[in-house]
Amino acid sequence: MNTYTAANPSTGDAREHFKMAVSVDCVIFGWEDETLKVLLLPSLEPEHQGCWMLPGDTVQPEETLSSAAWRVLAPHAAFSGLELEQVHAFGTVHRHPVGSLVSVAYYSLVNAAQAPFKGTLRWHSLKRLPNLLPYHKEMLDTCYRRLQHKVIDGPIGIDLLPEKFSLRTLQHLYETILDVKLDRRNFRKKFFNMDILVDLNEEEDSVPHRPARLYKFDAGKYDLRTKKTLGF
Amino acid sequence: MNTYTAANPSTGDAREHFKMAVSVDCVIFGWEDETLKVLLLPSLEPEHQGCWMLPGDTVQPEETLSSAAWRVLAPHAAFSGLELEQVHAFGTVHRHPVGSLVSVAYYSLVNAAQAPFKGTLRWHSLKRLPNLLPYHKEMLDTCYRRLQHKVIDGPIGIDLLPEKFSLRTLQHLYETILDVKLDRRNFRKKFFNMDILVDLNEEEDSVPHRPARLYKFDAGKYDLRTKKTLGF
DNA sequence: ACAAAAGTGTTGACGTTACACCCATGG
DNA sequence: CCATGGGTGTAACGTCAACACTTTTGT
Repeated sequence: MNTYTAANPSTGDAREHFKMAVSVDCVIFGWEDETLKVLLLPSLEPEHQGCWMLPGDTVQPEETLSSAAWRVLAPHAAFSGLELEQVHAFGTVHRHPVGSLVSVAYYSLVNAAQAPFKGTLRWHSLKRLPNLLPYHKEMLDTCYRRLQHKVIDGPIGIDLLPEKFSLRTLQHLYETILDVKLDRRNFRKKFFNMDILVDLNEEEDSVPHRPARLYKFDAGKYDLRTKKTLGF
Repeated sequence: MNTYTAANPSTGDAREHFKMAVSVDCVIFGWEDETLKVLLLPSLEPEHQGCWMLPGDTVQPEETLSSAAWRVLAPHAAFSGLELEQVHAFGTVHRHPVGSLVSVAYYSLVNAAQAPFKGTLRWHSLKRLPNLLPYHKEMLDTCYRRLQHKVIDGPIGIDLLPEKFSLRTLQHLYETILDVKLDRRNFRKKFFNMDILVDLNEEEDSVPHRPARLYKFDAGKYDLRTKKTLGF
């Protein structure tokens, strides 16, 4: 068979080509209690007792990759406004005895408090991960790196923080995701210069220290900042 | 069936899941004659007479995605040092009557003069593309965008240019890929500051204008510049 | 002499980093 | 009065964009 035409299954016996399984696996990062978490469920595979896995499912012939990812998360009402982004396709030789599986990883970052789990799904702190299926660990790592890059080249936080929030809270979100300490003054300057914050002229209440001013996002300006540019 | 465990084909009748085809399609950009090209071959599908397509093949059960991409290009000796990078997985509903196909796009950028085509493969200028299979056009566009971003955050050119080259040639490479005009002085500054060029103290010969100085890349320093950093 | 491309510096705007002190609140 | 975190300004530096004239060669 010609190598270059084999990609067209209508050449030869097409059924010979349709022997793979494709799954989507969702790495849903959640922000809750000032902690970065990820959504997992316990594995039922006997050979991986005690392991957890990413929510996912095999892709059905009549759906697209992204709609399969959506379907996996659909039972969770709070995910209705979810933006899933494809990150990478992982292929492993003979992961399963019956044939080969290709897993396409999607990720998102949501407000965990607004996404109550159902079934056996649970939020797990990224800092205290349980054992994962090995290839799921790789997917999670790759998606986490993607998340970190995402955070660097555009603002995040809308949908994650309460409507009114302090700059401390916002900075802590960034520090947690990037896993670094940031300078408070520079962080403030950066955000004020972005011009996406609205000063509510309100203060925190009942905190055991000087109360912080509260802000909200200016949704319109926030969206503008998420557009990418192709400077040289 | 439980949505979340369906990703494990060992649950239930596993064979039910292995009905997909996965292909890799390679978007190989080539630089030759001061032109950016892409490697294509004519489609043999009757319903797409005259269309060209990307070289690709279905993934076999005993290989990984990247090794499948490698295999597709293996007949081309000059590709032996090739760095293929995965870009995106494309899934389409019922692209073929027999079942669904997921195509994983890989890309690379090579010296087209050192990669002579064989069979029906041909280099096509990006500026004068023939008709492509519709989904291949989408893959090409996505990979081209990836290439442009790649060019922005690290140096390219080693392996693409002759060993000795002028800054005009290098700048033209960048201008072609980014599809913009660049300021000559700023471009020079940028590259000299990167400290990856070695001045050969030689000049062009037999050009109908003032001859340009010739440079080569400092391979070691060049490699250092390709490492990414995660600044905030 | 002319055409064609090579080579060269400065300035201003902007973003990033580093860094130290006083302020407001609750306990 | 103490502990905790809130809030503020400035200087050094690097990067980037904009911009014009002189030099060297071949014809």
